[in-house]
Amino acid sequence: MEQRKPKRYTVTAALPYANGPLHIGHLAGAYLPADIFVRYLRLHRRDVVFICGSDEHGAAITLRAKKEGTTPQQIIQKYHELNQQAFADFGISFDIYHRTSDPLHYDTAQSFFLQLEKNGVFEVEESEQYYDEEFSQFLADRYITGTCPKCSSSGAYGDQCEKCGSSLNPTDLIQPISTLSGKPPVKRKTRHWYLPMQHHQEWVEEWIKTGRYPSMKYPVVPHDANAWKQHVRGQCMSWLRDGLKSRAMTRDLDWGVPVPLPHTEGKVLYVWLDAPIGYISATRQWATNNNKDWKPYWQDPDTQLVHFIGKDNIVFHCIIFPILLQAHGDYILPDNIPANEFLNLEGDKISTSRNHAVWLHEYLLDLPMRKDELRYVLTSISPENADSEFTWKDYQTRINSELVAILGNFVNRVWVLYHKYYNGVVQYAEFQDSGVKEVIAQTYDALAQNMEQYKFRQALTEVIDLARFGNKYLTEKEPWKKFATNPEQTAQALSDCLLLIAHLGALMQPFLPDTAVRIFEMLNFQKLQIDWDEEISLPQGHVIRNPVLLFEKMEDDAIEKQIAKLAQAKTENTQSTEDASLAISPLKPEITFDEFARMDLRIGTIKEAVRVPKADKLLQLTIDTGIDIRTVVSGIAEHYSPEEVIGKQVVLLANLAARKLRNIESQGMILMAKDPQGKLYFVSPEQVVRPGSDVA
RNA sequence: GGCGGGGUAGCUCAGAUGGUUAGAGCGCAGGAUUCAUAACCCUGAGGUCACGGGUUCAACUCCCGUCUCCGCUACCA
Repeated sequence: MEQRKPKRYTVTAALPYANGPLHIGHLAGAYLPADIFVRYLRLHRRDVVFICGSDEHGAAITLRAKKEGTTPQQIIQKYHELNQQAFADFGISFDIYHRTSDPLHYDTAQSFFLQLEKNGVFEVEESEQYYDEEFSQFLADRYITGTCPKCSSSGAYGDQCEKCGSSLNPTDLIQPISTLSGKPPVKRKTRHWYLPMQHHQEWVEEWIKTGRYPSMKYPVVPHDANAWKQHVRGQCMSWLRDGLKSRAMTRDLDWGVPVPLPHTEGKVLYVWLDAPIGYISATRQWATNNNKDWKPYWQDPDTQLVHFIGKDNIVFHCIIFPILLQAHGDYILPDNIPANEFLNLEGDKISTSRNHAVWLHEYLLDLPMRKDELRYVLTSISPENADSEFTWKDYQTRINSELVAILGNFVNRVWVLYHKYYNGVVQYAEFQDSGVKEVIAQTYDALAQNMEQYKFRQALTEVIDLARFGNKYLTEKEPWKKFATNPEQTAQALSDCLLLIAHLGALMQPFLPDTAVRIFEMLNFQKLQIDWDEEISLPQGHVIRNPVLLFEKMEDDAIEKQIAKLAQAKTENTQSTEDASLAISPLKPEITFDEFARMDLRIGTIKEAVRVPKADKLLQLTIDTGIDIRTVVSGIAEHYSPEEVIGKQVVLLANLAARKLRNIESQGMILMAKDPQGKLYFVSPEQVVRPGSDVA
């Protein structure tokens, strides 16, 4: 297969948001594959820079600071340090772990913005946004809560309802409340810089489909469009088909990179112009630290830029960021974005808010000295093309039957025999069996092929298969029998096994870095890293060290402990979320009796009910109000079937202005009770009453 | 409802541009072995490749329809 051989690589891993700790889903999704890829490139002595850092801006952080009675600085400091340490302990080998609160980043982001402004990329628009008069500031989406217009649950945020998951605009909210003052905000005019992405639709589409972009300043080697993962391309095409739209690139907020223009007080660059530029800032900082020039890593067409991200970031990295890079004019575009899908945990999706997760920093505390094991398991089940699942039982099985029984056991067998028969003194320096040498050569090739295609789990399988081959070879050669009858052949076979293990060590370096080092130490090597073009040989007479077990079995009790820990977190959570939901629903502003009296509430009887076509949540009801028979469209289809609502009596808001829903005129609305889980129940009279009865 | 991605042995998953008996690991059954962390090695059983049509000399692989899981999106007062 033909491979592009770029002069250098820039590899980024998604910037973790600094308002929470990392869990195994993050690792499996982006950081571990990125680390494996980078370690592999380094073993080939390729010029590579591996970039990451904390994303430290945004309303969620200020909101959290407010809730906890602290400052944004303290929040980001806490998680920046926690995550940086956890990454380091886990062996993610970033060349730099930077942060977006750094002054250098402000400079980078602001310059980038100014260049775009100069290029006429933006459209400035005025719009009405919510404003808190008491705190005299515009409110970020997250600062506004209210009733979700989609599922009617209270406590929805201006950008998203966490109950039903739908994304919202602040102006969609019913009864909006500012979380700063607790009062309803007012609408006020504000100006923002928009990126009209529709102007870029054509070339983006062409670029993603074919790898070429016609009007770019630099002739860049086109990426192989087929090398992009199917789900990545699919999601991009889905977006493009809908048509790209204009997006605001600035926000009214006091926590972020200020917009570097006059008369823009209180405005910051929005996340799109902040976080991904953090990759560039980090590269600059790294270059300064190492006396290098950062520009080729982002601007030379002979650089291969690769973004490792989770699937939630696809559109961002495949469409929006490339548009920004292209619009700036000096930058190259990514060659590939090998996004992973999601990792589930014990049959359920990982959830930070529900605390259903295995946290990296806790894992490293609970199971110290087990980091290569976690790297191994997460790579084996890496969600490369589809969601996959982590279970502790599976974790145990993979460690015991693959790492311990296949890999560790093979090394231990060879070591024990070599000491028993030769006191650890190397008998042959070179391979005696060309067949063994050939198998190893094939493994190097297979590994390289898979790595270049971002198929890390397959690559890892190749390593284990080589250990399998070793076990088989040993069993066939039977040194424990042949030592007496055929000492020469035995010495040859065992020496080959020793060399095989040295190569196994070299091959596993990207995946199991600590284990590789332990093998090199046992071999009594001077160097503890071996590049793949290095000759590996054990001089005759070289003495290897005593064996140590590479891996220890995972016992049941350790696994059960972890399972219990998850179960406990779950029960605690169910309670706390219930409490939270019950507590949250805030009291609405006071109204007068007259205002109440304006509502005409009465009892109606449902006569007919049918599903509204092409709508999942809507039922079309025909209701006898005592006065008339009318049609009401109601969003209860997910809770009740048409059959079971017929005949039910309901409370009807009868004088609500009629409104068309899905082309059906809805004349009023029915009242439903909603429990904390969002399930709906009818509000009905205790006994059947005459349709048309007042509710007072 | 629309769009995208999945549905392959008990379990976890591989299977470019259609082509002989559909693969791996784990698990299971049997055998062999004792150097090894009761590990290793060999053999075997197990699949209507979600379902129904169609194209083709030939389909897991292409087309149409259905069911189902995940994600985005629409309707929701």
